[in-house]
Amino acid sequence: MDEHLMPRKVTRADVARLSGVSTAVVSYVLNDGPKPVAKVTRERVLEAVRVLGYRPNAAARALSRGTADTIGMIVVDSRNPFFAQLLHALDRASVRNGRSLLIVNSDRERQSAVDQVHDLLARQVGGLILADVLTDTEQEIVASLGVPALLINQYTGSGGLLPAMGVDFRAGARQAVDHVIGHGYRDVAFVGGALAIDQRERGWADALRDAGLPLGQSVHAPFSYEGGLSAGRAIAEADRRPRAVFAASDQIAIGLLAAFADAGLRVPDDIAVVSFDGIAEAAYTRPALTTVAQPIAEMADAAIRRLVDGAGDPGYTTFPTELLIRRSCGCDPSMDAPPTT
Amino acid sequence: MDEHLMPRKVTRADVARLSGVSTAVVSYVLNDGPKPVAKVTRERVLEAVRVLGYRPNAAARALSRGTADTIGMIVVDSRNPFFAQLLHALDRASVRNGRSLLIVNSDRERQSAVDQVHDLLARQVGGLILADVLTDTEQEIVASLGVPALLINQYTGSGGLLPAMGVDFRAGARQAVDHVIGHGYRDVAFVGGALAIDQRERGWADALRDAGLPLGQSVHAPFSYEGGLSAGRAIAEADRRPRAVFAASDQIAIGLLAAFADAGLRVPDDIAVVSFDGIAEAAYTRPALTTVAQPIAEMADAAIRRLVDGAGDPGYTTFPTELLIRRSCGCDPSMDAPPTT
DNA sequence: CTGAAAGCGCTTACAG
DNA sequence: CTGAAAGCGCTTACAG
Repeated sequence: MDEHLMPRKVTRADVARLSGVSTAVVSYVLNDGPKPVAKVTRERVLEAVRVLGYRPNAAARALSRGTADTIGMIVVDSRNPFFAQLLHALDRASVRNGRSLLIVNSDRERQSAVDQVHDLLARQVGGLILADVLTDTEQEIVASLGVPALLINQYTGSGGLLPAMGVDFRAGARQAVDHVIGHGYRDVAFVGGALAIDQRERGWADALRDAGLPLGQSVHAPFSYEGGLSAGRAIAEADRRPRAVFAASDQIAIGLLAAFADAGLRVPDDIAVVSFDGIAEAAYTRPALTTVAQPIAEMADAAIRRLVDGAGDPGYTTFPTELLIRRSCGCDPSMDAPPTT
Repeated sequence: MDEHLMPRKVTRADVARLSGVSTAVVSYVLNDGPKPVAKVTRERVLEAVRVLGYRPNAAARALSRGTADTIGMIVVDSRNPFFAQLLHALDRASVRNGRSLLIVNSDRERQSAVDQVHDLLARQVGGLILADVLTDTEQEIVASLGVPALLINQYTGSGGLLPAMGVDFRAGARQAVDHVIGHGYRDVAFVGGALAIDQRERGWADALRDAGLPLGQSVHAPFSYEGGLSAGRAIAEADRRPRAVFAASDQIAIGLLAAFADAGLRVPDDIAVVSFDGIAEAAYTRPALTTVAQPIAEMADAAIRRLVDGAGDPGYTTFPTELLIRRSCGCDPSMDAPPTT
């Protein structure tokens, strides 16, 4: 068992020796540049790499290049199922681009986002994905760092200082609320974050207004199961109960469902629910959640590619959402027909 | 906005210059060794570090030391909520120990576990956490790599070639099944993985046997929502329906709940459910899941500490589970009394 | 207690 | 198309 107490790492020098070339040529082959290499030489090098099982030392490469094949990701809480699913997609996209993801939870210790970014930079990350709200000052600092950075799932409008990508929260929310209005429900509440700029709340209001309906109740709650549960309790106990509620996240909706069940309310018969995100869990609640799905894989792909290409200019890149119709809205997905208005 | 197009990185040389010492001394101060440094000098250096906002280049450090402050983690699928929660805990524990986590999903592309380990090694990780099943050969290879490695949440018995840590799956399962037997249910089914060695299935059988009850139905299903859903459908449609089922994971249990709801079965009245893991989601199903919780934070802490200390010898380190009593088993948690036998 | 210097394993201008 | 050599920013024996 102690055969290889220290399996002598094979370095580029070993490869060079075995293939009878200089170490530079090995680099040229492995990096496909910056100099061309004769085909025969190339083959010989590749063969040596294979024989020796050589893998370039990433630290050396990073030191030399000034940047590692690593992308730093800051996320508020990776346990959140939406983020967990996004992270997974980003991981997939990363490998495809020869990168790896260094994930940091910003909820973890007493450390500012900017500080965490600096930590990541010290690790030579070649790009930054931020799934967390940053103040304008913070964005400015990050933008001045000289590392491609990208906000994801954070609506920035046109005023963002960093490139950003994500769905059109407003249109997506509208999609959900329009659907519910299509069921004939006229009293639709909103449950979601308190951020002044939350586009989902706007989309909800848009839909109601355009349908000539009064604005429903708006309950602000943290983006968590517990947030949904508390909000749901408040709604269930209120004098005037909405006929439907649009939740800004599936996680919140799952909490709502629990609260409504506890209160003896039947979904969708007593109160309908539609939500946002399209996480896997939403398909396994009963009733299953009708939800506006975000194209997680596409966004992840685009994010990594963009970072690899150098990020570019500020501005919000939009991805389309898709309404996943299940039962919590009052539809019977086993029927072919859409709900009658 | 283009003030710092490239904010000239400050290096150790800058710190040395500003504090009027050699670069070696800066290292001694920052690493607290290997040489002692006079208090005044030390203060001066620290002050310079502060003033310059200096952060050591991790790549250079890793190259020089031969190991990075990074721990590699291989997990089958980080979307799985149990793993997502474990990963989050590991991240917390990592920062506390000055490390960061490099997470790799083993489901992601066509690449063997050993290959992924080598990739991680090329990145100079200083330790490896494996949350995936490895064959004996694979374990042997990993063990011979000269990097501290640790299996987590994978029962290895005494034959493991790598150090491992996790709960006592068998005793935990027994805990759950004993509880359900205490409710008077005599026909208890099992739903879980098909691995020959799954200790939870053993624990289930132990409990039944020791209570003098016949072995119930055993349904093998993937560890996923979908796996639970299919298993649940099979159980609901069977001629003889068990009175209770023990699910090897909360994720499976959530699938079961959906299937039972679809079949018009009431939980726990028609069929009781208990499960394993104690993920957050289990508290928000209705009925809420009675489940055997794993001490995720403690395990994560122990894992990181162990890796930082050098891993050590094979053997399975056990952590205690805790039965979280909610309603899916038939208990009414609002009552103080435990269920009568 | 402090410093000059070699070395970690790459990349890449520079020269041929 | 190929190679000798400097340099990336650290750590750490070695010498004082």
